[in-house]
Amino acid sequence: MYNRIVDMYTLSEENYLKTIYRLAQADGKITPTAIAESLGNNPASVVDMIRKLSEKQLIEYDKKKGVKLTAQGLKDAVLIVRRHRLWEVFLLEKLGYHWDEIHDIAEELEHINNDTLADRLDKFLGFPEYDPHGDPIPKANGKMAKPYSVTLAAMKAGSTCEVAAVRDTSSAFLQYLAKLNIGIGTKIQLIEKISFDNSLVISINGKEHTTVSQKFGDNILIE
Amino acid sequence: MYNRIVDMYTLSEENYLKTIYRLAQADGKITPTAIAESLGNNPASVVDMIRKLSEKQLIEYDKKKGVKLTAQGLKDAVLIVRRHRLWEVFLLEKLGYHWDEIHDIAEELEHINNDTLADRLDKFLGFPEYDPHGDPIPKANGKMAKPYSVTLAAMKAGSTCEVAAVRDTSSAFLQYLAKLNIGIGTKIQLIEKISFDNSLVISINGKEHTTVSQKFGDNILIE
DNA sequence: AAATAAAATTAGGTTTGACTAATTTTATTT
DNA sequence: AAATAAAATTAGTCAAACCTAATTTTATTT
Repeated sequence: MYNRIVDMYTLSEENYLKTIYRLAQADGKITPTAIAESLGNNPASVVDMIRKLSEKQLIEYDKKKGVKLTAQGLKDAVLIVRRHRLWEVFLLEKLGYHWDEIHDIAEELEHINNDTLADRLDKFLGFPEYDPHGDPIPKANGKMAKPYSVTLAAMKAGSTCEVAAVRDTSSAFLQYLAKLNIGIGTKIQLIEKISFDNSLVISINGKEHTTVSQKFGDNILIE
Repeated sequence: MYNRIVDMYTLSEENYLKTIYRLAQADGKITPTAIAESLGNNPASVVDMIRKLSEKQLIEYDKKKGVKLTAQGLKDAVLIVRRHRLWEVFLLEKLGYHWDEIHDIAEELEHINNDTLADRLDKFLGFPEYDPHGDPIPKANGKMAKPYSVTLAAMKAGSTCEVAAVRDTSSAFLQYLAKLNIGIGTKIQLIEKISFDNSLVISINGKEHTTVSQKFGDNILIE
């Protein structure tokens, strides 16, 4: 029963863990370059930190297989993600922020650690399952609902869906969505796919017909 | 209307500002040594930071007069204190922490900045006037109620008072208070002052007769 | 396979904010 | 006033986490 005390990690270490975790959700191989791009750091700096985290047994690095979180690293990364998503719920529901403002603040709040803080916050918020962007919130034991994975762009023309989550959480994208009156739970019908560039003609909540890009459709997750 | 963006300060800078502010409430002259002791740093390090903060015009240092916050430094220090005390209210009232657990967590939360975060939190908490230790919470404009300043030890024997605040916020002191059933608002009657060592015989909420030290009495503020 | 491009790594440098040790200044005793 | 003690300061060092530039390794083209 020897859980590592996450408080012992530096801000940078936590950010690396979180980034590696996030990259692991998506692609296959996690390379130093990918981490560097994701963090906005120089690859040389990433190599340094890979060495450091490897020594701490939080990751394993093999040139062939790329970077992988160890069991301990995964546990700690998930805890950081848990804190991030819980704070996002707090900021939106309790403090009245809009969903395009909460990410950056949660990036700071997620690093605050204390034995019981996340659990108390979780309870205070009523044990939410998903954060305001539709991402599942890990439970205290590390378990979490499966993330949504089907995109709007992958739907076939004619069918209708409900927005479950967004992949991109940048304020640029979220503000665009707000302008289109799209949020979590919004019903969207895919009217037509333009074969030329995969643009999507959609109907939002049964109203306006709007055309959006493939990139847009790739960043909307549906259920 | 050019308010400095406090986000631009490092963690260390903020901690120095806050410490200098706190020392300014108490004593007269603020020396490098006093700051060093308060922060647990080496005086040599403090001298470095005094230079840095002076260059940024947040403090003024004169060997004769010691360290003084400038108008800008004071404003920023008060904002940090505001955030600290608001988070303490949140942790106690919303998350159910005890008053001996909240200080350290608030020490971390206070550094998180965002244009509207403190104000939203303030509103969410119902614009509290005092934090759980009885310290006044600065308003958004920097104004705050006058801190309590009369100590239990300064009362004359026979008189009764109500606990308004505590000076020492260490968990050692706060846990001792909890054991004695003393909290903010508790009624205390000073039965007798022992002239030998200034110990105080008190009656708590009209019940037990207990003897406490002068140091104890110095750290209880009454109204 | 050789040439080229991309990725990874090494070597060395920078900044922040600490430190220790030595020195200078200021204050307090005798 | 001289001696001593305390405080302040300077000088130089260190670790963390970043950087650039150069080199090596790996992958991709031709």
